[in-house]
Amino acid sequence: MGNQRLYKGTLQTIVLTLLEEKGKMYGYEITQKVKALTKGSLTITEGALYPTLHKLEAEGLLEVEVVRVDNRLRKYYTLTDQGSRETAHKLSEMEAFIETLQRIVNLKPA
Amino acid sequence: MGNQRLYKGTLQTIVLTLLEEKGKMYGYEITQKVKALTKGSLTITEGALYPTLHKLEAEGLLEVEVVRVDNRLRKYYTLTDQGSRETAHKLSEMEAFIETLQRIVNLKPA
DNA sequence: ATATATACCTAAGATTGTTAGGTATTACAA
DNA sequence: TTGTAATACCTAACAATCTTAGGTATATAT
Repeated sequence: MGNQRLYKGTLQTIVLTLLEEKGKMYGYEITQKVKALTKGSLTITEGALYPTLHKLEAEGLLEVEVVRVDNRLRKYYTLTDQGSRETAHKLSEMEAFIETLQRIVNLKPA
Repeated sequence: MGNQRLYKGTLQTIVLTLLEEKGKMYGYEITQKVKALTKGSLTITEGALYPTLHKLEAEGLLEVEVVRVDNRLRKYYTLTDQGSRETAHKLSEMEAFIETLQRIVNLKPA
């Protein structure tokens, strides 16, 4: 909770990174994973997640496989090759951005 | 350059923190300061900055003093007491958020 | 039975930032 | 002296992103 506002812009990177680590995940699993990883401090809403997954798929970064488990559908997403490259790219961008932010708020010298 | 998208949501915190450090600043100065601090990697657009300054002022976090320098106007902004408290709050939120992000992307255990 | 968890989805609205203008003064170079 | 860049403010249309608030359906526990 607190400042969910800061989270704007980071969702794609979060999703891609989790997929890179886990290999494949489905949407609901991602929401639960993030909740667990952050001890509840960050909640990914489904209204944000599902459109993001669809967009990443449309861009060719993700592939989908639909599986029926307990008579319910799961859509497992995996990274394409392009998705892996883009993940590495977005991750390094995020790391650079975090450093930038820290430099600004701590006023570290250039 | 790179991912300006990540920067969404952080502008208020950046502005407030710079003001806390510097005491008072005017808009144009803030854009230049951020450019310098980040060696050009983060550019605050005026279309984002000025509305943000006006909003923070409307919320009672900033005070304005108009000064004429070289026959040009400068609007110096300073933190109100409420602004100082809010700055501390937003800063700690940002630190927590950065930790959260790092935990997710590095998959650090909870 | 009923509520909660699982699992997907979308649409309206809000927030926030970009793009692309506008005004005006000062400083510097051609 | 004329034009361009820098300084210094501003706004409006658009775009991207997320929240809120629904919807559908099955499984599980009370």
